[in-house]
Amino acid sequence: MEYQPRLIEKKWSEWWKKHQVYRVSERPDKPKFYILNMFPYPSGAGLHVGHPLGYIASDIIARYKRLRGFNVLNPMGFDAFGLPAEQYAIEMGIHPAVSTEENIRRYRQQLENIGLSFDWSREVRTCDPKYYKWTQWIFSLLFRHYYDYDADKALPIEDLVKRLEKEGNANIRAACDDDTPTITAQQWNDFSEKEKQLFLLKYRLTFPEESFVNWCPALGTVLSNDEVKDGVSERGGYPVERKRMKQWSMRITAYAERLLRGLDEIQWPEAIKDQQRNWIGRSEGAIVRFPVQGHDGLFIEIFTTRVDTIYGATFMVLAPEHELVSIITTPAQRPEVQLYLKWVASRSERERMAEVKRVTGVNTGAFAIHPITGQTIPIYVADYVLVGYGTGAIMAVPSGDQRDWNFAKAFQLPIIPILDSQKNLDQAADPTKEGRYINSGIINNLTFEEAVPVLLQWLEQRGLGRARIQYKLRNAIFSRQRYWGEPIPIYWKDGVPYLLPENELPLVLPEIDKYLPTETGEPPLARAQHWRYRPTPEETYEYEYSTMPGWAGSSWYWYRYMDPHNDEAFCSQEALAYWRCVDWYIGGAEHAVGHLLYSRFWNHFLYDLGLVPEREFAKKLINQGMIQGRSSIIFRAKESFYEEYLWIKVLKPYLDSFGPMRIPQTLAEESFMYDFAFATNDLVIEVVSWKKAEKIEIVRQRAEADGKRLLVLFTEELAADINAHEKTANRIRQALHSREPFFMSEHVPEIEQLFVSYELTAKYSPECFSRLHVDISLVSEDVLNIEEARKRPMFQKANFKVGPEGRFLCTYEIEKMSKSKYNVVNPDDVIEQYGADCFRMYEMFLGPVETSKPWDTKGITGVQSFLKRLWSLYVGADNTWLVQETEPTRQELRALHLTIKKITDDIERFSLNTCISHLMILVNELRDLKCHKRAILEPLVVLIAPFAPHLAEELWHRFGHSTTVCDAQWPAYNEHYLETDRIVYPVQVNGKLRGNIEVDAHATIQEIEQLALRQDFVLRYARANGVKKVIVVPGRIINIVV
RNA sequence: GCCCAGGUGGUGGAAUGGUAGACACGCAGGACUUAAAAUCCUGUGGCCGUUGAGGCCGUACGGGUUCGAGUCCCGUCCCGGGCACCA
Repeated sequence: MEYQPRLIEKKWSEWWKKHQVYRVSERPDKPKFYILNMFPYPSGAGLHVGHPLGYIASDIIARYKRLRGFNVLNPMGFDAFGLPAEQYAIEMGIHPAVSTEENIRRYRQQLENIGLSFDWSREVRTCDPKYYKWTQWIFSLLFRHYYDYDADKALPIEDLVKRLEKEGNANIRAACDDDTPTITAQQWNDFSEKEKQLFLLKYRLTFPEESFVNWCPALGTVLSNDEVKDGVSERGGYPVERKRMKQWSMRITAYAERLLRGLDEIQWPEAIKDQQRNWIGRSEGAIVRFPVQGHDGLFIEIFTTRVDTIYGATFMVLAPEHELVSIITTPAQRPEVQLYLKWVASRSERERMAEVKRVTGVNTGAFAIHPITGQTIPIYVADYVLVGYGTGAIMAVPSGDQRDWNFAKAFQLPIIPILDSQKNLDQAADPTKEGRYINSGIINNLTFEEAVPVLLQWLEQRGLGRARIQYKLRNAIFSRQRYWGEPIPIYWKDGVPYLLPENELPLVLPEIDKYLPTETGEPPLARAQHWRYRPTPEETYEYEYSTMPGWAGSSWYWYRYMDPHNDEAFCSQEALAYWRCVDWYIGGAEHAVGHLLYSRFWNHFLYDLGLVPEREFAKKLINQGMIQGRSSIIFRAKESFYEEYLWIKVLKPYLDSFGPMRIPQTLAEESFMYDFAFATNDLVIEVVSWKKAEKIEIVRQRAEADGKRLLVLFTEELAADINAHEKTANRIRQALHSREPFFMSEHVPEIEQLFVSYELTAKYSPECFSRLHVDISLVSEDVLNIEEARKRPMFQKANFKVGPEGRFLCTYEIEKMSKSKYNVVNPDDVIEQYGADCFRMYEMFLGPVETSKPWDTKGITGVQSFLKRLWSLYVGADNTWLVQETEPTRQELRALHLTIKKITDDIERFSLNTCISHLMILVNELRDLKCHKRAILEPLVVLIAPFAPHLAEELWHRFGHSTTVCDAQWPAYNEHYLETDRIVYPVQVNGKLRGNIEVDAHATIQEIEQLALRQDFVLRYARANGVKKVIVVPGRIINIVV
């Protein structure tokens, strides 16, 4: 019987479901293995072939680990809050919960179709109140804690209150707002309740603060930095502006150092770790204070990573937003400074980014006093200094910093070399740290390493500076002015935010009439009628109206899978003690600094509270690459195409030989008045759409006035006759000979658009065409099926200009799979044709999981015939069972065990594409050997089970087993079968392969050497110069140097 | 500009410093067949030569280390990803 994947796959996926084969529970007798895919967002477009890449890979690992005796947790769920569902709700009026539910249903169905071993009884959804109750609960914990640097962990806010009552905050080293004043115990105790609460907000790990945010008016919401791309919202593409708003914030900066250090203890790709390190952006440097001349006690505080260059500081620069600008600017400079500030404010972030090279700035007229030399240096304002970084002010060292150098050149400021190794300072800045200092007072002749401590000590003693570690990392804004997210469990009383008591959780998302901000600009939740907090019948408070961002629910979800239905806790301590953390985490690299950093932050926090057992939640991370789409592109003629067409295809070739007439040599020559004019004939030609009647009339009147005869050619008729140039040529000839003054067709075809086959486009300027995506189902081998295409609305009135072979060619582009690019391939279709096992194996066979590659079914037949061949080892014609009980030969055992070894090694190092090659090699060999022996074929079923589970299950049961192949045992590798009596050595001469010799496996190095030297092919080379050296690498290779 | 990952046949890709191109697609030739599909067999990096004869070149480019380099080091070019006036 032939291999029939659809029958087998249907049968076993139902059997698995019925017998709950993938159900998992805590099993203290077995070692655990927790493998997790990154939380998918269930988009309305459904799953395409790119999505399952990581799921298939992790499924193979999960099944393999189970066969190796591990108790494997392999769950799946949905990150179900988010903007697309909300956008859909706004447009269609459908509740996001409804569309989300529908999307999830479709996703699950598609996932089940692939044969993935998810334990669906553990599915979680972030939008389920039973789930987000615990997201809100973790938020509450963050609100109730602060970060103490001495303890180096989060502590309850009550601890802080006790210390404030006793000693004020002078000796408290804790993460807090920059503007936190130093207070005494007395002051604290004198605070009113409101003042106390507002003061504590400066310490809480989540807190509301005024901050600059990316406000998106079209969405009525605020977006985080990574949701903004090129100044527009990533989803939807709406404009975004900087706006100051009150937002909930997460004090992730408190954890900067630990997030950085933690990277050393996890096996994540270096690229991801580097990105996180850059994002955290730790820099060691110094804070230095520069007094302002004429302003007693006023300092400009700067941060520098190169305090050693301080003698080269020849001016200072403040960011335009810096608060000292207005204070220190001299009256004479004030108008100019104000003008500059106004200009800077008018420029968007985008413009500022686009003009990196341009140097702008203005002198404040004020001077700073250099803290070491005492010299005065001018103070400028310039927008290359950013208010959000460091202190918003710099000491400018033009000899060492290129931007300072550019500024100094533009404003003719001095450039002082400070190291004897600095070169070409008239060309560019030289940021070297090499050499010894010059022009540098107390550090002259010292090296970089020697100079820094000397300067820091000098500055510190005089109170002018100190060492400082600075992070680029900013606190994370946590509110969204949206509906479809977790409500923040906060109510407002007298302008102070209070936490909702734990027994009020979950605070359930209320129903609202429409999913838009209110008329007064408040978030959508403000629309909810009667949605107020009423702790007692007398009290009524407003809830917080913003909701949590997308990353809230995904920052702890891996714990919920451990114990998904627990109503008493986010996860039981027993489940936590057993599963502990994720062993292998698989997902896209695009989450490197969003999800993966925020998740680590929440995990560190939960760890501080003793709620979870591990500091880092994912021990090993693997990034799967994207499977890109291969879009088909077609070319649509624009207006200007018709002029070029007329010139290239009609006028030039058909009229060249035409007597005394001369047509313009280039298009530019004559075309400023008419599209075409003839040098020795009074005819002019105008190309125009018949719809532009008014334009025809204007041209006609002009031709009359000029005494020219006019031929009007409609783009529509050109489009219709595009495959027959001579027709147009004849019309022009007739017009040239005629004495009629005006030519125009009376019947014009109704053709809207002309599409041009790809190979023809090279002759015309690129501006002649628009590039359009065409549905890849209409295209095969880059040839468009014109008949099918005409059935689509976009092509109903189209004409196609085909190539010389009568075919219409498209070009292609490799890009992200997306509905809008018409390049989506649905796994269901591939599975329908080839089966799920084939689809799974082919996705893996394509290449390393980590690499991105375009989807192409070209090679899938190779995997298909491999599966057929494998099947035919077991099952013959008429469904006969071919397996025999004969003793296997040494050769067969050797082939099997070699494969066991290779596959085991390769799965462990996550090289799944090569595993499939090894299986192919084994099956090819067994087929050549006509091997149908149980001792070989039964272990082979287990080897293939992680990759093709349906097929393996079918064969496993045909072997007479009644339990699932998932609980079989991974075959043990026996080295004994790989031992051989004879070894073939490749023999090189001077590193070049010249031949092979076969030697006894137990031969000594000397024996091997002697044998090699006797070979003809060696002697041929050795004779001339004699042998200098022989290298024998046992079991590997021989190299003879002559 | 900075950081990271890459560059191997017509294609996807393989190769702990040890026979470059495994495995597969495609292509060419052949077998089976009335035919097609399916299946099977043979060949397939380039150039020169041969018809059981081998040689030269070859992993983006130029150098280096090594008995031996796709792999390690230095420099250049190109493609991709990330960050981007970060003091």
